Amino acid sequence: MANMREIAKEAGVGISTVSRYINNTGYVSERSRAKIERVIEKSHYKPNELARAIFTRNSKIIGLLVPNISNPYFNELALIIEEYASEQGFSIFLCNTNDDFEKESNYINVLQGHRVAGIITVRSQCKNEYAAYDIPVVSFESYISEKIITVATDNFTGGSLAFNHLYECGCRNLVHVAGPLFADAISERTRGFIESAREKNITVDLIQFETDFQRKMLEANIKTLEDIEKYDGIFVFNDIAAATVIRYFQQKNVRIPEEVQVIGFDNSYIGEFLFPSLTTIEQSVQEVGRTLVEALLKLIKGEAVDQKKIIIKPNLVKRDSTRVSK
Amino acid sequence: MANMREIAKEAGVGISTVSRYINNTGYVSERSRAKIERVIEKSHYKPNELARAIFTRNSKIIGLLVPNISNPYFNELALIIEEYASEQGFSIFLCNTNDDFEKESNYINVLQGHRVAGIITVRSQCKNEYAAYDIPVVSFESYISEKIITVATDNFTGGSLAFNHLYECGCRNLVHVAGPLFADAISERTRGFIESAREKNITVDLIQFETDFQRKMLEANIKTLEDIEKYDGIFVFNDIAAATVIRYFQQKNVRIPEEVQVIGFDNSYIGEFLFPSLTTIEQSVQEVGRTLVEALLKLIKGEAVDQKKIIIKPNLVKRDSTRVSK
DNA sequence: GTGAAAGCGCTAACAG
DNA sequence: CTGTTAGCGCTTTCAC
Repeated sequence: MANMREIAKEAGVGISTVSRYINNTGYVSERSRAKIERVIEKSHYKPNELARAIFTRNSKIIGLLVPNISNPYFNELALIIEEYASEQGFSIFLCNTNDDFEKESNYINVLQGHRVAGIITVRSQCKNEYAAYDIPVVSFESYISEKIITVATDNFTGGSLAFNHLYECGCRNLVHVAGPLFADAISERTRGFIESAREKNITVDLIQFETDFQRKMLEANIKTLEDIEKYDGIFVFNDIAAATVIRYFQQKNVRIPEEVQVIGFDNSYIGEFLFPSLTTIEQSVQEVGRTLVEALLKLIKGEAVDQKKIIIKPNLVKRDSTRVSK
Repeated sequence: MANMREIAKEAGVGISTVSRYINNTGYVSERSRAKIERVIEKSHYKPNELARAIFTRNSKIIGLLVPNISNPYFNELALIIEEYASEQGFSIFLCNTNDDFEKESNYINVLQGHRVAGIITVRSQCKNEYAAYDIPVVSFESYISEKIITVATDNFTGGSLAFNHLYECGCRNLVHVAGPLFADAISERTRGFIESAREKNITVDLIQFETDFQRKMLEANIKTLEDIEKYDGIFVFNDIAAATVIRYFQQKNVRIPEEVQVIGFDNSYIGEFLFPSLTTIEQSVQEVGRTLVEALLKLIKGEAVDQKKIIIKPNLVKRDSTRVSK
């Protein structure tokens, strides 16, 4: 692929004229314009963004770190982020961290090396790894440091909503399927659920899932569900895990919501496809995605972001896996 | 962030010594080594990959174009591609084309501008747009040109398998939910299904879906399903669309597989979460992902790839949305 | 072993 | 309006 100097020579103009033409910065006569246009056209020339970025000191790329792009909530989030970002001329550099500290911190280095304009990180496990650099970072779910903006659902309230709903639906014998312990956001859901239960003098049994990766869940965690049908209400830490739980019940011919009621968390699209469709606590993926991108873009543009902690309000989405008693 | 020259000065060595140290190319004395190491350590220096790439003439980045990352098959594919690629030191630049020609061709330019090492494109609608550049490209599903490697399932056979299975399950009154017409791969499924039916003197009714994006499907295409319960067997062009169809049946209280049997295509993870779980034609996402990356990596390394067309064998995955009659 | 210097492709003054 | 020139941060000869 040709470079700018070649284009200039071929068009019989100076290199900076070509630059001005391309960037629309400064005057270029009609004659030069026409000549340049022709040469670029036939040579399929595209300015090298790498060389460009070396100047502007960063590329128009946003690094997106998610645990696992095949989690429905995360991929819908990625879709939305990509949509907003591309409207603003930014592209997405996708990183699956696999919930693995090493992989995440390695990717931080890679992104740093590529001088990305900013990073959106989801359910991060790294702290100093981000602090060490001066790239704008916005974090969803995990709190990283004072300087880094956190966007998070009010997970405590979310857990509380989940409890209240199950309670209203008549459940008194509850179990909570809790998620990976390293994730603050997920632990908060657990706390909110349990504390609300305590207020009503109800104790909650716990089952621990170590991961929310489809394949691994199906293989490993299913055995922890053994006696789960002795409960009448279950709160699962997210929708995809809830899907696994529901699937398990189907296999065991346990009827939902007649015998057990189930509530998830996220309101990802998978909930609508389950049978019965999943009652869940929504953290609006639209809102989260937009908030994340907007905050990051501000940071990138050097504008101040007043709040260091942006809270998303959770709310109940009632479907068929629970039923109001009476 | 510091640059190499500053590191060199700080360490009291020449810039090229630092370069040699970092790239492990050529000798560096123990003394210099130690000094450089210290300076890099405390300054969090990361070499600028952009500047580097300007030399090597491309970055270690692979562009991935998919219609929609929230389609379960595509996001699982993306996960696998990212996994393989990152093992080889490549990262992923994610592009959602939205099945939109403009957006795809625009992204091709962006990727080109960033001098990505290669492109994996899924269900592409562009042709010349790729041919114009000399970046390695591997295409999944769509045939682009003679020069560009195509990886595709034998979709015709897949459609045929789908028919044969429904036939064996006793279905005689068939309808096919066909997908977007611009996608060759999807049309082939239709052809395979219909031709096999014709051999048995069975005619197949057709319903057309214009998209396979969850949200759009639910809103728009559902009305085309109106009279669908008059059939006893349905072949849907992919799993996520089949999920929509199944959901529709649930709402109408039509029993699967007792009243209608359903078969999908892809074997994406969503199939296992549906109720009843979805019988489908698998195009192994593992195999597809690996094949795609391997072929692209060969191209990137300048190795020859013997086959321009790599065929993936489809096969039946029997679950609960169909039943063998008898 | 090591540093100076040229150059990758581009941008941004700055004279003319 | 336009071309020359000096970098951006890095790699890579090539003398010392």
